[in-house]
This record gives sequence, structure tokens and C-alpha cells, in this order.
Amino acid sequence: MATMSDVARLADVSIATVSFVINETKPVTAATRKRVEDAMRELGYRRNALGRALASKRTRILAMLYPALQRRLHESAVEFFTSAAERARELDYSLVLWPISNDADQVQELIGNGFIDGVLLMEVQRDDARVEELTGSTMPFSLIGRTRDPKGLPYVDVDFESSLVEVIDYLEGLGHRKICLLDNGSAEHALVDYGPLVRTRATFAEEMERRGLDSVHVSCPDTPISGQEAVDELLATAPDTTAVILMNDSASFGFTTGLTKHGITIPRDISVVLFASTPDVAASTDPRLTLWRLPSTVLGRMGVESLVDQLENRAEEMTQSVAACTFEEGYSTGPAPAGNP
Amino acid sequence: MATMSDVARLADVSIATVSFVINETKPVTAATRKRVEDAMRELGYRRNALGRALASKRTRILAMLYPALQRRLHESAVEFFTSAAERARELDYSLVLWPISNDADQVQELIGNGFIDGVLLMEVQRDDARVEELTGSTMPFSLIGRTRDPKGLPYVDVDFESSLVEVIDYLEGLGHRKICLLDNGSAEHALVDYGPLVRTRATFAEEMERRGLDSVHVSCPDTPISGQEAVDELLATAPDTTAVILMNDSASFGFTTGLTKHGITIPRDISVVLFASTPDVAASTDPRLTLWRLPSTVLGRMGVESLVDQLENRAEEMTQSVAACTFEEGYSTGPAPAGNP
DNA sequence: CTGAAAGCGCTTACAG
DNA sequence: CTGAAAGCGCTTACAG
Repeated sequence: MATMSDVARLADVSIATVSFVINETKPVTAATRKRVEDAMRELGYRRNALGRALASKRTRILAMLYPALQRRLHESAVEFFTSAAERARELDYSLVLWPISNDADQVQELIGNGFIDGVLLMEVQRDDARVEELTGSTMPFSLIGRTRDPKGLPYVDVDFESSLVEVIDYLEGLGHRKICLLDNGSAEHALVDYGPLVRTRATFAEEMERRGLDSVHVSCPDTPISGQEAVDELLATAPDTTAVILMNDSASFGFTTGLTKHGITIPRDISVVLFASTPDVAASTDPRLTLWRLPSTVLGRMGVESLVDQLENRAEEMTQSVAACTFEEGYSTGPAPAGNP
Repeated sequence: MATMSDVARLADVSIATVSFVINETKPVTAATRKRVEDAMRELGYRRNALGRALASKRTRILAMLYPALQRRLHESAVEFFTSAAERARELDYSLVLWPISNDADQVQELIGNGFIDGVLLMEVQRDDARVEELTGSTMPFSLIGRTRDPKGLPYVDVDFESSLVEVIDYLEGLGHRKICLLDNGSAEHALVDYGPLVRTRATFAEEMERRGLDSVHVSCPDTPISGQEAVDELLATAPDTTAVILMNDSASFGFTTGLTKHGITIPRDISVVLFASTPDVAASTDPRLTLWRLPSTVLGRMGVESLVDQLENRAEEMTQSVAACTFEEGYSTGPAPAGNP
């Protein structure tokens, strides 16, 4: 690999001048620039990121911290990561996924080693040891999701609240007055007091109450079979429900087939909305589900921007922003059946 | 952050000595060592990885290349990544997931920038532009999976062949003589001439023939609904099939519920084996499927070892190794029903 | 507009 | 066993 000195020698300039050309950091005459560029081309020069990083004290590498506890990365997480990486690239950074366990030690180590400029934290929990570790350090970071008390912390998050209000609005507009929220009650989530779930449940209860609508709440683990079983529970406890808001990806297929098995037709007898999910989940059932889609792509980009703002001291204030889910109509929703209460 | 000079000054030694202590690269008297260690502790010293990398010409960072075309990372991919990262850690390397598109340019860039020591390639395709790019460079790499002609390329791969033979053995032992392979016929896979599929199909055809068994082949897209539809196809074309080898994760739930819907009981009427998959997929149906599990953890570790072998010149020869799937009994397999041909 | 030189934080022959 | 010094490949004041 050719180095900057090689280029400088061939172009008959100083290495400083080569640097100025590469970084466009100082004016250089057209003639000099051309000599340098020719030399670079001839040598197939690529600037060594390590040397640059050591000298400039910036690696331009951003780490997305991936909590090892997840078994798989869902479409939304991948979208998030991909769009964040893309945005980083546009801003001349590299975003990589750094696999560390959730414990604070490894975060420490990552911070200390000097390889990364900033951290993007996924799947932030309401009480998150990593956040505390980061807060106590000088490492810039942004959260995806937020802790219980995010005051002073830069984050981007899904606006579950306003999104859910939209869903209820939509269903009420279709005449539904008894609506069930079917969410993910797996043990894992219960343990960590999962933010999205907590906030969605709270909004659901409040908003239904406020509108004088009849609310039903069912939780089940995130497996197809559990979805089927949830149908039984729903029919046993609230058979006159006319709309269901599904916030449990893995249960959704089982839930819809379960309804079918009971002779219940979607959307004629019951409307089903898939909430805070992705198109591939919506498309996995018959009929395709009406969806409020997670704004993963937007969040990924915003997360990176928030981080880079900090790195380049452009941030006037801490960025705390939210993005709502977007509506994608499917074939699973329609007017409430007549004759129901 | 304290630097090595700070430590040296406080311990009243040269920075070389500090380096010797940290790296255990030269003998140091116990007394000197203690002074250095105390100083490090007092200053909270952490060695800067950038400086080390520049001086030693080794970053000790390994990149796992993630092809952007995937929409989600399945459990096996996550397991793979996690176990590889763990093994890397044990060997004092960091493994990160580097998101780049599959095109050769970005591979070039990654190679040129000097940030990484080696590359692990996931989801290798039979004809893979990234592999060609890597082959033409000096960057060490190992493949997970293999190309059409892997001669001279270091790889670790799943032994689909011997694993499938085991499955057939198992089913034949249970008295099954008419067996169906239900695999993933989605357009995506067809396009790229997907290795695992190609090899499994070939082995299936050969091995069934060799044993004089009756083979059926059905392909369907990787969605639950397609799995349901595959049942219809199977019953229409080969209703006397008594065992099915499923190699299509997303279709498996739909397939089993489809059977049930037709009044067919697993495993009384038909045995179902889930092939080259993961426990969470096996557990998502009722009954839980008998599984040949992908050896993701083993492969992840082997992949890293193969790469590190190259980096440390320990490799006598190119490592090419395979690992077979492992058997995990479920409740979906049993003796072939009597009275069938 | 261009260059000589210091310095980023380490490792590693080379001496002693 | 320990140290002085060169060097890894860059960036960036400082001069001119």
C-alpha cells in the first residue's frame, strides 16, 4: 500500500500538501492539485484510516451496540441498522455493529480502547446499565428508545403514543366501540419493564377511557401458537369485540388463523390492525394486515444525525426526537359489523 | 485519558518498559512490574488501540461482512455472529459486523482503509463478487459457506450432505418409504443459485434413489401462507407421502397448521422433520418439530479460528472444514403409518 | 499557496 | 532487565 509520503515524493510536494488536497482543507493551485491527484491515481493510493485517526483524534467510526440478549434481529432492527449505516456513510462516518453483552464492563472497555467516536444504543431499556456507564464517560452517544427518565439524554424514539391514538381514531371512525389490545406478554419483556409495551398499554387505557370506548386487554407470548390460544381467551372473555390491535409480531399469524378456525372472518366480523411492526409481518397473514409501520428508517437516520451533531459540536441543544408509525392499508380492517353493541 | 507516557513518568520507567509489562513481551523484574501496575491502576490507564495498531500494524479487528440484501437476521445468523464474536474475544480480537452492500467497490474501500485485519464473509453465494475482490487483495479472509468452486479458499460450511443422509436414515429406520422434501423456492434464492438449496436437493435425489425410496419434491416461497398452500400441493400430487423434510423456516408453521386443517395428525399420519434450522422455529409449531439444527455456534468459532490462523501464520494449510447439523428430537416424528404402500 | 516539523500513542529493534 | 530512539501514517499549527 502506498503511503502519503510515496505520493508526495512522486508529485514532488510535501506530505502536508498531499493532505491539503485530500482533505480540501487548504487552498492548493490547480497545477499542484493535478500533480498530486495524478500521483495518487498512479500509486493507487488510499488514505490509511489509522494514521488519520491517530493524528486527528477522530476515527470516524460509530458503534451501534447490539444487546446480546436478542435471539434474532427483526426486520425493523435490520432496517434501522441499515439506514443508520447509510446515513453515517453520507456523513463520511462508518457505522458498525459492535456485539457486546449488556454489562457495563464491556461498555467500559469499548469506550477506553479509542477505536470509536460515538455510540448508538439500540433496544434501550427503561433501566439500562449501559446508559449509566456512558453518561459517566466522555463518549458521545445517542439512544434509540429511551430510559425511564431520559432528561438530558439525547434520544430518538418511536412515538407510540400518537401512533396508537391514530389507530384508535381510525377504528372508531369505522364504528368500532369495543377494541382489544393484544400485546406481547412474554416473560422476557415483563422482566425488563419494556418501554414500548408500558407506554402503549398506558396510552391505550387512557385513550379508550377518554373516548368512552370499551377496552379489552390480552397478552400472550410471542409465538404463533400463543396467538392461536389468544383467540380462545378473547372469545371467552369478550366475544363482542369488533377490532383488535395486534402488537405481537410472532403471534399474529397464529391469531389470524385462530380466528378463521372459529369461523370468524376478517374484516367482516372483526377488524385487525398490526401495530408498530413491519410489512413482511403484515404480509404473512391472510388477509394482509392493515399496518402502522415502525419508522425504522427515519429513526436510523435521525439517530446518526443526533450523534454526529454532538461530535461536530453543531448541537445547540440535546436532540430528543420522536417519529410516529406510518399507516399502510391492508385488507384486514373495515366497518364494525352492524348489530353489535 | 492517561497515556503510556503518563504511566511511565509516574512509575519512573521508560515507556518501553510499560509496554513490556502490558504485553508481557519481555521479562521485567517483579518490583518494576509492580510500580508500573500501580501507576496504571492509579491513572486508570487503558491502552489506546489506535496507537497500538499503528505501531504494530495490526488492529486486531475482524469484520464480518453482512450482505445488505437480507431483510432480517435469523436466529442462526445471530448465533453465528455472537459465537464468532465470543471466540474472537477469547483470542484477543474484536469482531464487528460491517454493513456493506454486496458490490465490490465497498469491499475495496474496506480493504484499503486499514481499519481491519481480516474478513469473515457470511452468506457466501455460489458466485460471489466479494470473494473475487478479496482473492485479488492481500486481506486475509474466511468464508462461511462456499462458492461454486472453493478450491484454495478457506471456508467453513454446513455439511448439508451428511446431515441430510442422517435424516433419511432416521426416517427410513422408522419405516418411511415415501418422503417429501419441502424447500424454499422463493424467487430470491432461485436467482442466486443458492448453495445450501442446490446441494440439499442434489443429495436428496441421489440418496433416495440409491436406497430405492420414493421421493417427492415440493418448493414454496418462505411465508406461512405458502406453507399452507404447499399442503394442498402435496396432497394433490402425492397423498401417500408419510414423511416430510422441511427446509423452509417461514413456511413451517403454515405447513403444520395446513396438515391439521386437513385432519392429518402429526406424527400419527405423517412425520415432519425440520432440517437445517433452529430451535425457536422448531418450537413454533404444535407439536414441536424434530430438528436437525444448524451448527451455527460451531461454525462461528471455526470461522474465526480459521481467520486468526491465517493472521498469525499458524496455518500450515488452508482450512476447509464442515460441520454437520445436530439432532434434536421433537414430537413430530414416529413410525410410518401401517397400511401405506 | 507550500513546506518543515512536531506530535498523535503506541511497538520494537538495538544497545547496554 | 531497562532505556533511548526510530517509526507506524497521518494532521495541523507555524512560518514563509
